[in-house]
Amino acid sequence: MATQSTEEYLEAIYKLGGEREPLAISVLAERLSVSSPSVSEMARKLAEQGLASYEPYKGVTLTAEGQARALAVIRRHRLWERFLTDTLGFSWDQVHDEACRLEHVTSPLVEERLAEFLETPQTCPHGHPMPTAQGKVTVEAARPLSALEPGQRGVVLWVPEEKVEMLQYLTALGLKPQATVQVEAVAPFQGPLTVRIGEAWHPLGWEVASQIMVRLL
Amino acid sequence: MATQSTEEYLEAIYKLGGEREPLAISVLAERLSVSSPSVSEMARKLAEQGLASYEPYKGVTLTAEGQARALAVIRRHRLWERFLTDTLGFSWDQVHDEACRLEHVTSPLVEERLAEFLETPQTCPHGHPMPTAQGKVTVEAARPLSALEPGQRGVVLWVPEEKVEMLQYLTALGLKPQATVQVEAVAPFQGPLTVRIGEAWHPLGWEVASQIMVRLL
DNA sequence: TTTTTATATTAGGCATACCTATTTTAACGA
DNA sequence: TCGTTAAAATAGGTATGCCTAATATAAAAA
Ligand SMILES: [Mn+2]
Ligand SMILES: [Mn+2]
Ligand SMILES: [Mn+2]
Ligand SMILES: [Mn+2]
Repeated sequence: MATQSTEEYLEAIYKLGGEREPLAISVLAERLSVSSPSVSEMARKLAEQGLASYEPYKGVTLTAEGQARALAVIRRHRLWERFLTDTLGFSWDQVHDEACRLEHVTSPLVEERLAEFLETPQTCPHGHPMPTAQGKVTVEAARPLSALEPGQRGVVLWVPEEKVEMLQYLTALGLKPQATVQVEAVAPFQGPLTVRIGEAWHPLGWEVASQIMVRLL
Repeated sequence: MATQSTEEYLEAIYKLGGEREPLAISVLAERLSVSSPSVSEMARKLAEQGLASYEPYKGVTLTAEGQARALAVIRRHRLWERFLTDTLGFSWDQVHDEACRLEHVTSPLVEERLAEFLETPQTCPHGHPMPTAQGKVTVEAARPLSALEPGQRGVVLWVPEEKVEMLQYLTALGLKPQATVQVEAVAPFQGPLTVRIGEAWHPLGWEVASQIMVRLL
């Protein structure tokens, strides 16, 4: 079985795009808060186990098997997040860390029953899509809120899930999945946007807006 | 924080009576399926951390702090068992191993919300008492079914929780917590009992009967 | 009291998953 | 083309939690 650490690497590689193209060691090291020698070493081990291909000085890429494992972990993570918010009443800024531990100790059987109990949710509380039990995931076409022109409207699809303070800020704004948002103005040079959420107008930093993914209406 | 392994040791020491009197290294090694040098080493480490007192060649005993930690782990274990049976529909023979992993990744906050969601259960599915969030546990006076005289009746209080095949057998017999059982006959020399459960008579090996704890009626 | 035996400890290793310090590589600009 | 530089690899080390083999202890039997 893959260790907890292995699963953490697989998940991170997948989320950083290493399921498509070689991912740099330093990027992974930054994300996982470990040194790059640690990542080099693990990259070699993942390759030995057939979960990744690794070319020194090139980067690391998941194999089909590695992708499947990564998606299984991500599915468990998102199912637990739904459980924690929907069933236990946690707020969406509290659930990532808890789910990050639970995801590694969840058997396929518990995963299956949990999904049934939750009525087969299609997204996590942050709007990210739920991989299927068969290891498929459908990612809806999306663009960052910061890419909208003044006057355009969008529906929020998903938001970053690991940034506690940002999630609390987004809660205050009402910027959550399914919310409709209209861009009123965009200041130049990646400056702040003015957005309408429901009946209220809010200034919104470009950095934040670029992390809110929306579907254009 | 205590590691998963540390928690496993604390739990085992507690359950084997090491919260009261020194527990032999070999007994712990047998229970945890590890070598006795591994146990000696961990006993020393637990003592260093103030979780146990350890006298070489004497045995290991939990400190007050060690007991509190053990009971916290046991509480989480039993809460997860209830969740798995009551909410996800698992049978009582499937839940021990799952709970044994979940118990180590459960924050106090999740523990609290889970207990609320389950409506503050007083026992696990096998009838063992639920320690309180404050680290207290009340163990009802009980005797093994094998200690009953012919003609005496009892209510099942708890059964062993880790033995999958035995739990399946007990399910077939209807021997579960709250069930009423009457001893009809006891063969000598720790021989089989004949017991009435509901309307049915069953022969029951002494070894099994000695592990079913009952309250005399 | 001495010997035997069961139990426990010590000694020495191994795998995992980290680390820092050092060396190597590859890419880029002069 | 040749240095410079940033990124990544290697070398060597640590803590945890296991292991087996050898040794020591304590209790029981002779
Ligand atoms: Mn995780
Ligand atoms: Mn999420
Ligand atoms: Mn456990
Ligand atoms: Mn139980």
